[in-house]
Amino acid sequence: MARKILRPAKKPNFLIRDRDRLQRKREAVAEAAFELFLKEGFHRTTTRDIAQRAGVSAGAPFTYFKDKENILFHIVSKEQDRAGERLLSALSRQIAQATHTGADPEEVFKNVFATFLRGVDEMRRFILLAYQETKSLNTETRQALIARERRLQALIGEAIRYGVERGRFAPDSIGLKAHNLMVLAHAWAVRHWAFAGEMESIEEYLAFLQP
Amino acid sequence: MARKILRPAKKPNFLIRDRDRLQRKREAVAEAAFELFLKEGFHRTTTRDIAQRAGVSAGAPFTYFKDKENILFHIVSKEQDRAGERLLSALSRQIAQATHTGADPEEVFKNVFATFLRGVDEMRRFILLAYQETKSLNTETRQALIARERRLQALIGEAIRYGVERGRFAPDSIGLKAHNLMVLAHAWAVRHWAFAGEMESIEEYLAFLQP
DNA sequence: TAGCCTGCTGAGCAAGCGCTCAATCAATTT
DNA sequence: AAATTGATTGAGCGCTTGCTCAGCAGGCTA
Repeated sequence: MARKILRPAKKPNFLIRDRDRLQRKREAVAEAAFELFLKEGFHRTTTRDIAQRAGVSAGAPFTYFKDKENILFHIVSKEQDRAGERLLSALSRQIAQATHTGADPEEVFKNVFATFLRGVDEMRRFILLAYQETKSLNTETRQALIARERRLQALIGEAIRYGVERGRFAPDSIGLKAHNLMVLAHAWAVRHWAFAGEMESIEEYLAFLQP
Repeated sequence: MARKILRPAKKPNFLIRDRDRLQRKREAVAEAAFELFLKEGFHRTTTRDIAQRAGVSAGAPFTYFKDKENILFHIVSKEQDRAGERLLSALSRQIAQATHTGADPEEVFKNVFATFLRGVDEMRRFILLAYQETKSLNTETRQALIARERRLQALIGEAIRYGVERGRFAPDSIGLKAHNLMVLAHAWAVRHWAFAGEMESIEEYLAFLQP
């Protein structure tokens, strides 16, 4: 499987004439890999499969990525940075604003959780991949994922604490409550097949989760 | 021709011919495989690794199992039959008894869910493996897993319906409520690291989930 | 047209894998 | 003691895989 022999040197020795085109091809390879990793799993997917689906040669993936694992790493970090950070800052903003305006705790929590759940819906493919391929990620990447998850969980916890401080929510096990809300949101991504027929859109699920 | 090297000192073999010996060795190989599949994942685990951990030769796994995939299949089906069916019948019994004695709905649901959660705790390793290696299972085995899951979900639904019929629980989305309770129970197995520090035993988690 | 350079190709290589089976050992029978 | 039987071994086979790199297409410059 994995090559453990040290490689002599890195390659991009050539000047990039068309930086956008390279980037587009890179993303085409990454997207093909994403689809295949989701459908077949990381290990069952060969680099030849990826190349074929992306419509490039067998060697192309290695002109855009150091190795196969790096393709997975790229997918995970890119999506994490794009959608994950956006979600984090959106939630922070909502909570900061609530604290400032002293909004109604039930309302605040409702809005924060709605934002979170919609974010999860948007990142569905990515969350599913992350769950399925934790074992294929290197320790560092996996830790980064967990760290971001904890930050999200902490923000949901903040929304609960906001209500606790105003005497509206029970004060115990805030962290675990936030964790379990996160798990229920993830279920929308990870076990999407289980919702088929009962829930068609994320808004329905949202309405179900917050009575 | 095949054998050129002298065999190293053999450990004494105390085993007498025994009809159960094959079965025991089979289980030793399966157990070694179980541990490695959990730690490394199915594809990263080599049959040589399994053999080494089980303390047998590289060829041994193939005298007990048709192929590597069959080891995974054996682990999954065995555990499914052992603990899964037991849990199913325990839950059925509880619900049937409740219907017969007309017990208090809150009490019935509490007991049914407690039984379920303790069952999940008992099957923790297995549930984790099933989640992690769905992609490595053949379609038939995966379908069997999903089918059993649906039966468990249906029984939790029955416990809820018991309360609905007596006007104690809200009558909507029973299936989804059962599903989400199952998801929260699975989280104990799948995301066990997330509970470290906050929840040490399944009884604590049970107390948390049912206020 | 000739020469240069970048971007990409794909046959081929080295390594790792699942799996086989002749060789071997240990227990039992003759 | 020898033969038989059944269980177990582990070197090696065949195939797949990740990855490489000599080479080439085609655009650019002169």
